[in-house]
Amino acid sequence: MAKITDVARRAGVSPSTVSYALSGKRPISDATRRRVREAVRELGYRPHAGARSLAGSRSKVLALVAPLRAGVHVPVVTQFAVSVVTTARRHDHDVLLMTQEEGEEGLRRVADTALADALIVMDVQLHDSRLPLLRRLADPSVLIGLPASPEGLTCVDLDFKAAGEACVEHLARLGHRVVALVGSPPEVYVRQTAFAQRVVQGFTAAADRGGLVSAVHPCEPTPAAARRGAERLLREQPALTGVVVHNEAVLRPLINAFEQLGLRVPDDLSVTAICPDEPAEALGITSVTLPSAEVGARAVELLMEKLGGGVVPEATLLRPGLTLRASTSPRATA
Amino acid sequence: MAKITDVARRAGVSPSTVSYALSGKRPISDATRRRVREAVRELGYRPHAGARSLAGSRSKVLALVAPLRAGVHVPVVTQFAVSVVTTARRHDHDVLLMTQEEGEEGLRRVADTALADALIVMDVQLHDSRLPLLRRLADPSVLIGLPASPEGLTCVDLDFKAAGEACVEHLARLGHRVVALVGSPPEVYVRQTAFAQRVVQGFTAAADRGGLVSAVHPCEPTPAAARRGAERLLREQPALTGVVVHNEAVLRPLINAFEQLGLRVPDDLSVTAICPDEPAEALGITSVTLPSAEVGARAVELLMEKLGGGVVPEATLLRPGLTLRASTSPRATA
DNA sequence: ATGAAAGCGCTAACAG
DNA sequence: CTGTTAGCGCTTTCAT
Repeated sequence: MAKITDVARRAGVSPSTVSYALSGKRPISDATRRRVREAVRELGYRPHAGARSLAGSRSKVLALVAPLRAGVHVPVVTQFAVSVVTTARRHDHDVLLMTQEEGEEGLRRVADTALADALIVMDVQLHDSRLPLLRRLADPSVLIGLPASPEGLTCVDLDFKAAGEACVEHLARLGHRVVALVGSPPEVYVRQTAFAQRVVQGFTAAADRGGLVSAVHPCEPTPAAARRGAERLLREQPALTGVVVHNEAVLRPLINAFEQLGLRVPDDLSVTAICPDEPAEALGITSVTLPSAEVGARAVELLMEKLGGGVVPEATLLRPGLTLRASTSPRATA
Repeated sequence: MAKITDVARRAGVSPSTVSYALSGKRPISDATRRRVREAVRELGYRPHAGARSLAGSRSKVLALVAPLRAGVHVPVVTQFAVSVVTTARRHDHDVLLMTQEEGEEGLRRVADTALADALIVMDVQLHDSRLPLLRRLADPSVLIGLPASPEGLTCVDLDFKAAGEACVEHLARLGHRVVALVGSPPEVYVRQTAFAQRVVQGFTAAADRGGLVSAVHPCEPTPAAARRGAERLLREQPALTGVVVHNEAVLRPLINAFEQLGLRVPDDLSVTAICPDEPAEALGITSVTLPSAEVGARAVELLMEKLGGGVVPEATLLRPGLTLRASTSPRATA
């Protein structure tokens, strides 16, 4: 492999000039820049990553910590990872893939060895045990998910509150006056993830604001529970015409249950969901999606900003987008 | 961050002794090794990755090139990636994630900059354009998939021929005498991937060997095609009692079609599939799976062997495992 | 606008 | 068994 001294000799300049010509960190005359570029091309020169990292104390590598726990939606994680890699490359960085499994020790390892110079941590819990470490680490990091106290951190997530609101507002616009939220399965709350609560907040707030009658029903992630939930919904809210489902597992069974109970979707009942795109697409449900690709890109951009010494907001909440499908329609007028 | 000279001073030895005590590359007395370890612990010493890579010409990083093309099964790729990372960590290596998108340029880049010192390339096609480059690269690589000419390369894949055989043999053992293979959709052949052909070979060979009557039916990946395929199967092979499906997309529609045509699975017709685990599990189909985790682990181990100067086989074909589910049963005797 | 030279932190001869 | 020393290839002062 050609090295920087080879390029320098060939271009008739000093190594430092080559370095500066390539990095642009100090003014170089057009003539020499051209000669340097030429020499680089001819020799197929590539700076040695290790040498660069050692001398420049920047590895140009981002570490991505991905979850593999049961319950995480694989396509969403993958789409996110792809977006991170793509965006990182656009900023001339590479991505080191780590599993959650390595835990805090893993974060410390890549930071201390200077393998990476920034971290992206996915699947952050409300009271994540890694938060103190991330706060104290010299390396900048971006978290995906919104913990209870984002102070001193940088977090990106879907605005789940706005997602809850968007669903209700959509139903309200269609003339629905009585709505219900079928919530996340208990384990989501146990896992101390913030988003479930935030959906409830948004749902309730929007309903109150719009003068709608509303109720919230948590639901176990089983078909049987979905069936019972559907029955209970209709019993307790006979005038119900709009439902928001934030529980991917029961989406299909719930729809089935409604239809078995004699309710047509969307004619008698409008249904919207907050879930990944595929299930909603498959079932034709109007839904709000986690924009994984956008979250990934944004995470990288925030990291780049921080690496450049910039200051960024502690929480970046992405606006939800509602995709209209066949499961919602104007309320039938009697 | 503490550096090796700090550790040396504290342990009362020279830097090289610290290095050797840590790498084990030359004999060190128990006493000094202990003192070194102690100093490392006290100072929380971590060798600088860049410095190590520069001086030792080994980055301890593996590059993983993952596909994201339409048509690749995301959970399979993900499971594979996780297994690669986990296994790499066991060998004290890290994994750089790259997208197929970067192409040959990307491979060249990580190799030339010494960012990684070995490559794992997924989704290798029969006549993959990257093969010449991979052959000539100084860095060792392992390919996932079996190209037409594996000479000078190291490839790992499921033994699809054996998978075809395993399905037929399973059906034969259950007493079935007339079998059919519903093959891959045309695009798989167009993509010049070897595995489709190899399944056909195994299927036919095993059927011939066992004296079974057999036929092969390629099938478009649409429900309509599945329906037509089912009808044609029964028309052309009225005595058919065993089916092998190597076409994930039509698995469910095919089963539906059979049942609509009055055939009970498994009572009238035994069905086996070669496909990822989830669909087979969901539909209760006896199946042969691509053991992604095992493939990933094996790929890393082969790479380690090569990095250590060892010689490894050009093609490693993993034995398929048949998972029994409710879709196969002994042939009903008239 | 360019060059000279001093490291960055580690490994691996080379010498005992 | 251990120490001394010379780089690995690049970036970045410090000069001019």
